[in-house]
Amino acid sequence: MVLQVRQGSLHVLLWQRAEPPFEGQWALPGGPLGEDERLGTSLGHHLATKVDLTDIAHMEQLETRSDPARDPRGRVLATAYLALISAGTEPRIPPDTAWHPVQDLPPTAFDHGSIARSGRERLRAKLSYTNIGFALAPETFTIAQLRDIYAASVGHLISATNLQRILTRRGVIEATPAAAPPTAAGGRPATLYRFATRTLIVTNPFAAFRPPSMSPTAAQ
Amino acid sequence: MVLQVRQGSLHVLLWQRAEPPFEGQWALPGGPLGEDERLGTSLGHHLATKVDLTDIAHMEQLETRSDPARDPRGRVLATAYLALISAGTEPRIPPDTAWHPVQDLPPTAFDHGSIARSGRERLRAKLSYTNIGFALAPETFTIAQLRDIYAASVGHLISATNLQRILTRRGVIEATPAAAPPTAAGGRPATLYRFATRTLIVTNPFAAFRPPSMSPTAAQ
DNA sequence: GCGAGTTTTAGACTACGAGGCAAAAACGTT
DNA sequence: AACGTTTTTGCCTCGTAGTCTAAAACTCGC
Repeated sequence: MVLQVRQGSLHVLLWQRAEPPFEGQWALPGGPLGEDERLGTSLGHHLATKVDLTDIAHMEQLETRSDPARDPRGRVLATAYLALISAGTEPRIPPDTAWHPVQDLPPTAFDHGSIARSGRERLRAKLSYTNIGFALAPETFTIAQLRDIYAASVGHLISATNLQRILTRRGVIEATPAAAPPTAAGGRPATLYRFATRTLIVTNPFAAFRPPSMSPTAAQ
Repeated sequence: MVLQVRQGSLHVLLWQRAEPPFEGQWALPGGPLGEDERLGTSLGHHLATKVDLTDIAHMEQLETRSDPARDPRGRVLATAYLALISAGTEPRIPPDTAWHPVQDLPPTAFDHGSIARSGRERLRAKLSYTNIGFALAPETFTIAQLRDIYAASVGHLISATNLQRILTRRGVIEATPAAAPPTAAGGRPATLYRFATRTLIVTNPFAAFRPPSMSPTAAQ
């Protein structure tokens, strides 16, 4: 499933099926696994025919669905992946695909609605303890823009002050020397930030039961 | 992969292959997927022939491996699962299987060594933010016993004081009215605790970017 | 050029959970 | 009754998150 923040809310790319089963309903892009491919590269090839491959900023495996009844034609295993596209980029997509807000999905084929919700949950969780925001944000951005991206992804309001402090404290984002973009309706110009690294890093070591070397006193 | 805390360290159940490929090396138990089965129930059936099925306290999917070269005979997809057995139970296992400490694995077949390490990492992470310990601990236990189980699973020392406070604060464990077991070499008798619920629950809402309804002030 | 409005940034304060230390509690043994 | 042992509780510190308020820096209008 391909996710992107568009117009202030999280969207998923869906493909309208032209043939049964589930004719006319919306499905996640994907396809059968080639003989000598890995699942990840296979999905990359399938998406390359629909989305510009280079636009995918991050991809990770979700889970494998194996319910024998999930496809009326018979047993079909499906391994779901989560792919993220940076806000602002506008990949060309074929006419039978469209972006849909994850909050308000149309009737979906197979178990794809359930997969989409599961992927959204994974993204929401990882935003809070990894730097996965790099895959949703453009190269450089203001804190206000990043706040809107985070808010759209987690589904509730986010404080720009808090966001800035947490992500800089963790070293996830850093201010660029380059300064402010010209603003329209007044206000102090915002400094541009960027993500320190654009590969997935777990930045928030889980709270409880840390090894002694990471405890406050031992850290000295 | 089946994990259990045995003799103070985390062990994984391995099966010694009698035939090529990887003859004589150790592999995770498992097998081909039946036509009308789900992956989870299929693994349950396979394990039932090796372990008492009722002994599996928790099972969850890990990830699906798809490297075309992971099996020299050709393309074989494998979906790894994590299964946990409570300490103290002693399932009967066939003679060609044995428990091995995860810290010190013998030469393993396929990518099973990598899968075992990945499963251990999943368990370690979930111990800190879920109640997954219920699947490793016996029905009732003392804090000292639970500390040893946690320490064996995460790989470093754990403070019994801290463990007790965190898990009771979260409501994960609760003291039983039943009191102390008879102790051998003196000391205050320990109260027996149990897990409040024995199904997986995420108890530690992730630290950052909580919805406003969960923030300290809004909670009042 | 100066003030009003707007947006961003920084600081102060509070709350909460984790980790460490030490004292108290509750037993058996000598 | 004194001692050792183990468990349990209480106190303190520290780090991080969340909120609020003030300062900073800009545009626009007069």
